[in-house]
Amino acid sequence: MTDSAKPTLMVVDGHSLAYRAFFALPVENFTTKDNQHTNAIYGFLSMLVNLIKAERPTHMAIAFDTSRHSFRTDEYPEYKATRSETPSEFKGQIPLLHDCLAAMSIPVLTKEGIEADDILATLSVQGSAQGYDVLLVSGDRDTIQLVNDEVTLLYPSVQGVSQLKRYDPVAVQERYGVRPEQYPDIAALVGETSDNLPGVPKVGEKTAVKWLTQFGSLDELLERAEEIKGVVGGNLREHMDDVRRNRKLNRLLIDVELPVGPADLAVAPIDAQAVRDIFARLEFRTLLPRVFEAVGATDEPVHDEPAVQVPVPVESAPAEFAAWLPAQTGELGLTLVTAGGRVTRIGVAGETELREGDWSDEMADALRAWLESDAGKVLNDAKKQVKALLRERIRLGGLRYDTLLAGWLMRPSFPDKTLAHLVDRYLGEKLPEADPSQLVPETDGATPAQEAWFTLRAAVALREAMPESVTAVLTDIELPALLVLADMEAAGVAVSHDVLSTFSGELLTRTDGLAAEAFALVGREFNLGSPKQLQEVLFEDLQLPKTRKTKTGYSTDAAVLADLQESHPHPFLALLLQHREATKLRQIIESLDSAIGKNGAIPDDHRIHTTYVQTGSQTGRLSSTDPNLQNIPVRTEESRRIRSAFEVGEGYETLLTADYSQIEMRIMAHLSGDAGLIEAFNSGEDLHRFVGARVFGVEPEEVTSAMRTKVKAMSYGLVYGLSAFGLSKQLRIEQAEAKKLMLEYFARFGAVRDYLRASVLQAKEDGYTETIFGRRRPFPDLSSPNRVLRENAERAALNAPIQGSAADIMKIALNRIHADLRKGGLGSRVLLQIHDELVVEIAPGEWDRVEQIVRTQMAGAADLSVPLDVQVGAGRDWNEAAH
DNA sequence: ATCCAGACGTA
DNA sequence: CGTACGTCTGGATG
Repeated sequence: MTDSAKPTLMVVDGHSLAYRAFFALPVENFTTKDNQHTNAIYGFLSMLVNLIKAERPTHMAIAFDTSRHSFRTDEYPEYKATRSETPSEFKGQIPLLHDCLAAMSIPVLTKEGIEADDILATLSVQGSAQGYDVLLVSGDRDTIQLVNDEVTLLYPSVQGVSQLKRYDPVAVQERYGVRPEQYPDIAALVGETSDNLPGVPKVGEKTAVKWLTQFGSLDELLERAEEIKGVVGGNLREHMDDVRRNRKLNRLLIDVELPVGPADLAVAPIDAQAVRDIFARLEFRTLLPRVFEAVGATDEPVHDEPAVQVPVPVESAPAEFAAWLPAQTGELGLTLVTAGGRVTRIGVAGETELREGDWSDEMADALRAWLESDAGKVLNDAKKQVKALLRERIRLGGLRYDTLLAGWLMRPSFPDKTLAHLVDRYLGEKLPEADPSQLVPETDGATPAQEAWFTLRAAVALREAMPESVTAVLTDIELPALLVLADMEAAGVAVSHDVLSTFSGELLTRTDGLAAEAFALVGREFNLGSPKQLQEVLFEDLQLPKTRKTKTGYSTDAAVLADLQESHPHPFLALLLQHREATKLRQIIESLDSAIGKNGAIPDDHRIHTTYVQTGSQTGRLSSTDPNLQNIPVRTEESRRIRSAFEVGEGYETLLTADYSQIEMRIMAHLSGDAGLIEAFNSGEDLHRFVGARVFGVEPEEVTSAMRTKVKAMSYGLVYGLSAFGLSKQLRIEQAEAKKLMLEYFARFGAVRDYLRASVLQAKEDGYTETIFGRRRPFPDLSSPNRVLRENAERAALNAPIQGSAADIMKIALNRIHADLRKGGLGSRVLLQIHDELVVEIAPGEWDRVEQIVRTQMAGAADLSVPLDVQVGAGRDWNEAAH
């Protein structure tokens, strides 16, 4: 940091520094889950943050080359011609780096035909003329010529990108033995291999410096070249043209026409939300706080406007509170503070008047009528509060809006997680929050009624911003589903501890035995659960061939082990696979067992109460956590024993399971209008048999199980944007055969391909996909210049309307079933939703009526051009009911 | 304590 | 080089 009052202009050669970072940081450690490399971006930003912190520039810009072509290549086509092709892994990172810099409000400067260093040169001359201290950051030695009393160069040292050497005129003199402006003369004599500029043979830095000192200037030297004796003298005389050319090319332009000057480059506040978004996408976690720290912002929603005047709530006793409510017109914001699943405080907000008070039995009695009434209410993250009210035997009525759900529907890929974020984004205001790091907080957090007030106002802004079709999804699908999910979570599902622990005991005996056998085979004990130790055993002790590479070594996953077993059979492999399987089951059992009676269970209910995260997916599906009941094993006979622990609860008669068969394929038939596929579903024939017959040109009864497997994989793969490569991998067939299979398939079901293509194109045009019911998902990456990003987005965009429509249909069915059960005064209740399956607990004597309701509402949830087929089963436990 | 990678369960 | 999720473990980090 300088003591002077002079402003500091920092100009960075983005390309050269990002390129150094690209080679300096191991790509294995910098790859996102969708395979986007980020090492250059990370390294560059990391260094930039350090620079900003250390140098505190008042003005800043990053210059980039536009392409390899420049005025220098026009003059000398061989310029930089020996450089190897820029790796595409690097090029792909540049647009993303630009996005990061834009979010950080740092100007990026480029100019066609001009190299970044020329921009540095021009700005450095302008800057020093206009009274700035200039800091240049570049990995290109040509920039040394720009150094003077006002201009300092930071140059990456050999040790690494994070180490920058500071060159002022003295440092240049020390390092190179000449004044900065003479450096290009040396470079011209010595040549620059990396730029493909040959110099004088046998002349290095030492000789060049000696000559220049002796003759005073390059011109003088060339003039009097005859005076130099020996071989080098001859060389110099032979290569005078090369030297002149080099000197011409390494002279940086100081008069590039730029749209901005130093004064326009004043450091601006960063767009905190944009930075959070792009860093989330790049999976930069540790970098985020460093950025905020460096620019002096906090990692909290920021805004420029002064804090709004928040009305002061009136602390109200039950009777007074109850009397106030009916006098209010229009919707009210509502916030229930909960702790341990119980209501502790309530706040209600109109536009200007706010009321709140502690929860008590008296308060519950006083407010019950209003809470249960159809009077309009707006909440943020209502489900938890609805559940807490259920425990007070209050059923919330009049739920008109949930800002958290609305925020998710607006941006399903980056849902705002808290009211504070929503208030920041949609109101541009800051929700008062107590600083938890301070013993005596400077600022008080918002009270419940104040949160309700912000919620109410955020809802207004969200309604304004939300497209009509999305609003329909919110009011017709999501808000009713929220209430159903609250009931399902509160109900929980009965799980037998005895069944689980018996099974777990058996598995423990087995895993111990398998481990002992495995250790005997290997000759030592180790941790079978450690991929790292396992690699030592497989590839060193047992000398098995190396498998697919991962970030940290070689893969030991099940598919790889199965391949190994085929090519290099070894008894250890089978033991390992069995051990893995049994261990996995034990883990699942253990986590289920420990979840019994938790999360809002009433004492000794022996039930598991999962939490459905309504905003948990980008497509519209639910997710289930704590524990996840949507991934309970089903594929193997043995694993289904876990399902048999899910039992019908006391006071109920049986479990009913109902699932949609091939709902995604049916949606694809509907959306594509493919006549063959529609016929398949209307024919009543087994889908894969029907498709197999068409694809292979045989009668349905002649479709072999191998054929059926192939078309089945193909059909399902279609929904995910499968490639011939992926299909060949899954079916373990040649790529050529997979390609042929795809061609045959599309020859028969061409409208499917047409639809998939058109749907991605449409998404590219709109910037988002849409389900049958109007749920949207934005896909900005469909037009990304980065191939990895773009192709990933294309597959996701292909899948989103299909998976999303299926999710919509299930939610609609769920809502209607729930409504019918209540309307019919039935005691039966829906317990679980597993994407295309429902589990219902049937009260005594209600089977027939409930089965009728479930079948009707599931089949009738959408009017497609193919029927929605529903399979129903019954049993004392989940496994039995699934048959 | 917290984060990440690898592995694996579901639709 | 097939979409959408959550959870567990070991191992490295602070």
